[in-house]
Amino acid sequence: MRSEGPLLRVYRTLLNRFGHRGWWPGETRFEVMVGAILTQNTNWKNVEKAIAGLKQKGLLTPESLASADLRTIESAIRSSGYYRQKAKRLKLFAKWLVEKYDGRLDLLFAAPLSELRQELLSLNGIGPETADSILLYAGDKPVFVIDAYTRRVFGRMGFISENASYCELQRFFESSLPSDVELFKDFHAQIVELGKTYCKKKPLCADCPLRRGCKSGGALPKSDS
DNA sequence: GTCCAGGGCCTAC
DNA sequence: GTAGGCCATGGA
Repeated sequence: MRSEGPLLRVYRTLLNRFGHRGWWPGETRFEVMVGAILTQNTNWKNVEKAIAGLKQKGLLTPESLASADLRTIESAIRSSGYYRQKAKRLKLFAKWLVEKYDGRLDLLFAAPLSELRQELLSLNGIGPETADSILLYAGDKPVFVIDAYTRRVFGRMGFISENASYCELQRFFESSLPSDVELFKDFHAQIVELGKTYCKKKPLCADCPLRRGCKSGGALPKSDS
């Protein structure tokens, strides 16, 4: 039997509890990318409505979104919150995709990973989490996505400092785990599921699968590392 | 009525 | 370089 690192043990525990999550929801890669922008600081339920709104208006292709009227996009995505800035971001992103890559995602994701990430980060409205969500879930690139739940869950468990930088956290995960796209996808999905169910700002630790070994859960003494 | 959600940008210090 | 304000809807 092969010994596993602590992070993989956490993953197995979550997998046992929640099963494979089958993330990211989305019928096409472009829809996944759009969802990554729409979900910024927003409940996914509201994003689903916004995506349905875009779909209903025929705006879920790079070309149609790039040429759409800003007001039309705004009205389609209103439910996702911050709808004015998100409409601008979506249109800008789609225009960039059309102008630079002819709207072709195969060309986009053929670019070298580090260059592609830098390029995404240079776009207005795409920060590290959004860029990495796009790379991992739409592009099948081995980058680990750090979000508020990741920070909260592993901070409370004592793995990391909750105020470590995005870059530091990402290095921690990527250097502690095998570089496996499917693992990265499902692990992040498991973390979000745990976060939504148990590890909110006000934690609901009673039935949390990670409560043993978590500072908030308190069943085990915290390890000083 | 209050809190929170699968962030990111901009400004002031 | 970093803390704080701002963007906004909808469900619990």
